[in-house]
Amino acid sequence: MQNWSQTFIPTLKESPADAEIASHKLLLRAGLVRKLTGGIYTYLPLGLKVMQKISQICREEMNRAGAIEVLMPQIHPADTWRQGPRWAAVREVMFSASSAGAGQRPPAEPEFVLGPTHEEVVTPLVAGDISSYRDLPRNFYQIATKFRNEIRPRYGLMRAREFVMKDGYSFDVDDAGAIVSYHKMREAYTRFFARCGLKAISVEADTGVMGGDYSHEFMVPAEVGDDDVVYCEGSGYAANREKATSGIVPPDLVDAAPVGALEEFATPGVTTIAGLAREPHNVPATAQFKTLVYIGDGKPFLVVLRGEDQLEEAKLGSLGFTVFRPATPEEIVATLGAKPGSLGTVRGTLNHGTGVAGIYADHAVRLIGNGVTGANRDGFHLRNVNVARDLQVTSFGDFRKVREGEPCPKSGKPLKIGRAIEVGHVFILGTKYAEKFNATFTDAEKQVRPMVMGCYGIGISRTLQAVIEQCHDNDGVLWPWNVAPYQVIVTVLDPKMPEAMELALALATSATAAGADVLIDDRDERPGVKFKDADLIGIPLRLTVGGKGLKDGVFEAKWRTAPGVERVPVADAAARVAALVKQGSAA
RNA sequence: CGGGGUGUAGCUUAGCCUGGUAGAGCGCUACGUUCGGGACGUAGAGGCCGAGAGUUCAAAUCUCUCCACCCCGACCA
Repeated sequence: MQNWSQTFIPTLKESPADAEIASHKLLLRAGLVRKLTGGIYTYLPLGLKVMQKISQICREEMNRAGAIEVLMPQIHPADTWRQGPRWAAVREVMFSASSAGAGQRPPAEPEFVLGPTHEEVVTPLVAGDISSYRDLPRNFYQIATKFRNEIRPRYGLMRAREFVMKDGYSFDVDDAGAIVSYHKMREAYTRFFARCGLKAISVEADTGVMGGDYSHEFMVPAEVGDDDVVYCEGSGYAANREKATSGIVPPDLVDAAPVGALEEFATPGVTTIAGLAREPHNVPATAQFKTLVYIGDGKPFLVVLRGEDQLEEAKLGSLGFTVFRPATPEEIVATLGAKPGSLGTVRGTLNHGTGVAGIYADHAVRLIGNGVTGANRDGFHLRNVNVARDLQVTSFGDFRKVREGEPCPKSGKPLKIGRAIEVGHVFILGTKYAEKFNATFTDAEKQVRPMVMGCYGIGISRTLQAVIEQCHDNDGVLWPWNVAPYQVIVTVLDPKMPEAMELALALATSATAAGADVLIDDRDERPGVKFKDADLIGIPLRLTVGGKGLKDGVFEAKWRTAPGVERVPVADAAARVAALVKQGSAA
């Protein structure tokens, strides 16, 4: 139990101008955190307590699932990362450090980096100490601070440059084993979020820069989330928009037959899909092929979409480039010989540049059948372009952004899209890191094989804020019992009255004995201030001791989330408090 | 990195357009009256008005440069 006067809970009546969203305001107002600088926060006692509770629940679920806790360094030799498979892709989000002393010039290339995640550390570790199938599978995790130089930190802990994450890595002998490990983690995550009082859903996800092929994210639905989740209530389909597909292209679609010979026509001054759709050309966006130029690992490649569709850039990750970006106007001209607006991939019009790494068309362009595209000559387009006959395509794939209302790929019913906060991510990595770092083992047949890895993250500090975002009202936080910094607050209205403090202490002792963390508000403040603060910091159960009630031989019990107040005779205190705590922890 | 916005006391802010000795509320200190849902009165403390340069007799205010923070996009737990 803790006396309020002896700890540090600096509550605020007004929220600092920095804070935009409810959870961020409450983090500051309830005295959970203070900002040092953008995306970097101090956890005050109350915030730290919540983090510790969330961490402990996480630890229990990880241990239950058979994972093994370790603690890896936060500062890594940059060479370790250079040896890994993604240095080029992630180095810009990593903070770097140097050991150069005062007056010495740090080397041009970083000597050390602050860890954004730990594949590059855990894989060599395992490679050094595990070499037999008898020692597999193994799953290592840690709960530790991560550093990422986010381009734009925001919303307090939601996207921070320094944050606390649980990261775990599984090592298996084969794919089947990795899938077992993966499902164990998925189950553990589901239990973890449920115990934290969070309504989180798991959705199919893109694997990002990590690479890999089997991936789910845990999402907390919230208007302020950074991610779009595409879902279907009918079939249960749910996916991150970066990964989501829709059923607009029937699997049995037959390519349309040509309707006539290719024909070039002049389109002076028309440089956009919308422009071509207007007078005098009147080519609807649905009948236009859109050609985009990207640079992947230094080489240009092309993406073809329907005129009306948007590229989902994350889906280009499946093409295997380490880094890619849109081409500049100069690069486009160098590649295709024409400016944006007159680009196309019709055979015979691609003779300008060389070294195109590939032409990737979205499946949906097949729906066009016969349409219009640029002639790779400024101010000219081609009509009667037949997909099968005329378009040069390396391969078809899913590259378009799904739109709300399109048919669900499973049920065919209209898809919905909602915002969400990503709080966890599980995925199978395969052997990518194992091969790079020689994490191999000898199997029962004496064959040396690479381990199959999985990796699993939970944003602990982000989860803290997601709970607040999901559990609050106009007066403050509504902590779920399991993650509340204190489950019970004993509000003493007359702390100078010895009988009042005596009873408060007795109530606190009973609540503690029943398994609750108790905060005693013994401050010399007016009752209104204490009630407002108790609501603001969101303690689930409030026991109020005041001179008035004391005269009648009662104290009061009130749940943060319910309107009523229960008057409890002092004589029943111990038993009633124990029962209330039991009730709270069961909820 | 592109686009937008804001920097005035610990917090929320007025003043800026139209230059002329920096104001309020909350919080803080002291005293008094209060005391069951953020009390009231009186008296105080607290500001190189983000930094630098410029224009001017005079700059929080006008101009330029820089910095920081917030919001929108690409990245991510």
